[in-house]
Amino acid sequence: MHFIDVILPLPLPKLFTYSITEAEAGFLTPGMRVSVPFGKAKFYTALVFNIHTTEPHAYEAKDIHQILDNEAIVTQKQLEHWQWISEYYMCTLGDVMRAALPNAFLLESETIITKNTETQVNETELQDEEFLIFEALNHQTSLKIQDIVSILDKKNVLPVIKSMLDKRIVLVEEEIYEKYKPKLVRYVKLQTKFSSEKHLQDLLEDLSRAPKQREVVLTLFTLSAQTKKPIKVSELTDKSNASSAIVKSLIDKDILEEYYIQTDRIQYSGEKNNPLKTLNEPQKIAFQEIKASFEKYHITLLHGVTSSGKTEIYVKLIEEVLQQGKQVLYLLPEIALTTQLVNRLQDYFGEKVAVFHSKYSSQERVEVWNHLIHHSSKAQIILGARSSVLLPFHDLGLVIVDEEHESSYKQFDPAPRYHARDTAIVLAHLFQCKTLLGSATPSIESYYNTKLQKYGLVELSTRYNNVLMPDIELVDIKDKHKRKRMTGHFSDRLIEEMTETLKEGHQIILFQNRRGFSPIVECQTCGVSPQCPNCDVSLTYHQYKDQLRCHYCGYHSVMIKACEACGSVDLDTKGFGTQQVEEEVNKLFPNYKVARMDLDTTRGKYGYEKIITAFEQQEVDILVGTQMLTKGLDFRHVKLVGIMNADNMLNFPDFRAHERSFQLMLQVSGRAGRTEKRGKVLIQTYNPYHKILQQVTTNSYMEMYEEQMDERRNFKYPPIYRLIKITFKHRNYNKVNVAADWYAKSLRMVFKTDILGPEFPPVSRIRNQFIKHIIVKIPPKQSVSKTKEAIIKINNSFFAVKDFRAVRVILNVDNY
DNA sequence: AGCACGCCGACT
DNA sequence: GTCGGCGTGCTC
Repeated sequence: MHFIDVILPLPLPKLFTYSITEAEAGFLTPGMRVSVPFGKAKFYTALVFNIHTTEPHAYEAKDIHQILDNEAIVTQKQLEHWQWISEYYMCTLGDVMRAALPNAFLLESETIITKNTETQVNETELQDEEFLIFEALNHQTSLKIQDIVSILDKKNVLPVIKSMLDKRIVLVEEEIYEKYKPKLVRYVKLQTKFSSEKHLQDLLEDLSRAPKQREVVLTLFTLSAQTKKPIKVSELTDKSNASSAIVKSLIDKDILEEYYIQTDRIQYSGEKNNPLKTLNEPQKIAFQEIKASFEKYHITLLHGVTSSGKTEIYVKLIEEVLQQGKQVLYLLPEIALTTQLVNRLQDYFGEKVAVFHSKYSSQERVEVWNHLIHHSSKAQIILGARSSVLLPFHDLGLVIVDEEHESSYKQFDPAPRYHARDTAIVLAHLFQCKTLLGSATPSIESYYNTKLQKYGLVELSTRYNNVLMPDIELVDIKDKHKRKRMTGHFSDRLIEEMTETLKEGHQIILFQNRRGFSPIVECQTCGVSPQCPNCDVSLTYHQYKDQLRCHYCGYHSVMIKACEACGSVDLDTKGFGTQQVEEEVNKLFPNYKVARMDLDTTRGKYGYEKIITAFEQQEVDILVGTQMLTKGLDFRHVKLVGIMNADNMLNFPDFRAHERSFQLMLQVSGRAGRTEKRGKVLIQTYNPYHKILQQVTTNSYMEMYEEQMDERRNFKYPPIYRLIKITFKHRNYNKVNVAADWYAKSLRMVFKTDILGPEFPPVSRIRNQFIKHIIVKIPPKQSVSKTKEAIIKINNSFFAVKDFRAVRVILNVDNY
């Protein structure tokens, strides 16, 4: 008797046991995929977790359906890593599996309906719907569930199918299909019979009356003589100016022969590796300090000011690790993964660099995954965003987490709600290798860890080429308003500086924080503004489509002509986003080119790149944008950075608002004057005496850190205390309230203090679901794992209550 | 998660 | 009377 425990890609807490034959037991290893029947009729892709001979006693294990792999596609190390993630972030192994595996690895089964040819069907006895399906099957050999839904034009078609199955009119089967398809490229060559000069001559003779075809054969001949490589059909049609129809007719005539070669979807086309740049003095010192720090600590934080050349140091470290034949994981936040940086690394390391991020298709991800599983030389350096910590490394030698402070490293929805930085540190630990965290504005928790001597610390405080830090000036717009020195949202100072910068032929970046400052419509007569029907928010106005949109659920409608409450046509748009800034700039500087970079303008795979390139090429003078602007962009000609309004980020209701604002403003400022003369930064604010703004102008990280730490200590926040956020969601307002209260009461019985809430968030209803939060604060002396155990216990008894079972509960560990 | 079963209101 | 709404329970 042999059994396997498998992980199913579902949010179910347990592993499931299936029975296998002795031969299968000899073949299977943990990490291989099998397809298994689960529930009524569906097949799922499951991952073998372990193999054993203990028969389950409470039920009879089903047989597996089939084995899907010849070798493990998930390594033992990954399985260990996944277990840590599922325990630490309080989610199921299935959740982790779904996040880790490229979609194409998860085969799906689909119900296929075919005609039962063994039954003589009396058409007159069929009901209308049955007849429709029967008719359709006379034209098509098989139908999918979705096809029948559209034929019958109703949602629930299963009863009809079931009755037809009972009457033996149709057959039903589950078809499993592989989602990953290797990319095949079509090549052509001359049939071997024409390989000799003589035969070729004859052929050209024969084709003299088909000049187009003759031309193609000639081109093919010259091309293969030149390159000695296989010739792609696309290449041939390009070079000979022929259509693919002509090639096809040559193939039909047995003159050409077509064949296919499997290729990678992502290909690096560059030729040779450039030598590494030599480090300047400060970089050399930092490099040595990092190496020394690695002797003492597993993790080291590199605190280097913007454009101090951290990347060059990383490159040096990567090179050393590659020489030991080990792999490197280089993590970056999604938005910082620009072509600029990818190209730079590929210049040094060529095709050893593999890139991995969310804009890759599932198929492309499978290719990267396979390179790693097969220890291909193409995947020695993985340059990737958050999810690349879940890839199948086999011999990791170094992990680099750049822009370590970035909040986008934390996944919020769906589970697993992991933080890529912390998950990467655990990954490095599994491989017994070092982790380097890098940032110009380290997160408070990482800096705190250096103070606790958990991490080493290396400081790099000179900018590359000794460029000066930009000069940061605060502009009091309250005062400017009073003195009527404002034009729209622009102060006279900002306009002054902009005019001068443009005159000198330099570029400008204007930064407008997205959060909370989207334009809403308000009736001037009664003050009512249109609300989303599904969420508890005002709709925002999008000018380019003249639409009202909800940012939470995607609801949209055309812009209203009159107030829906009082009928007044006196409507006003309030708040201002990047769009308004762009318009105002257009009015102020009509002779200069303005571009905008935000979620709206960067949709699509290359939307982002287009804008960046245009700006780099100086086709654009002024770039208006959000957060996206802050990361990793190395613009040579930017002299002025304007922050339109610093207050909205400072006033954000979150314990990290101040830390985030500091980081954001310094990062944006860092875009100014990177190689030219000293850059200038103007920050417009209603409150120039705000401590954070003062600290930004003087670039005093330490001061900010100390002060924030005091606050965190006083108000019991991370990194002193740890947080777990518990979210409740349900359509029914009362149910959420009662459920959350019950939960909070149970928590308070165990923990007495340090339970916050339940409270409604600022947006208390999204997609017709009411939301309530509880926050559990874990004091430094309290065990984090014990706390989680207690929460799981409470959670279990919560779901034992019938009334609560429909309430969605989301556990979010380290929700910051 | 996905699906079946079962119970209840609103339509041909 | 049926269709379809969703609460409940279960999946090796």
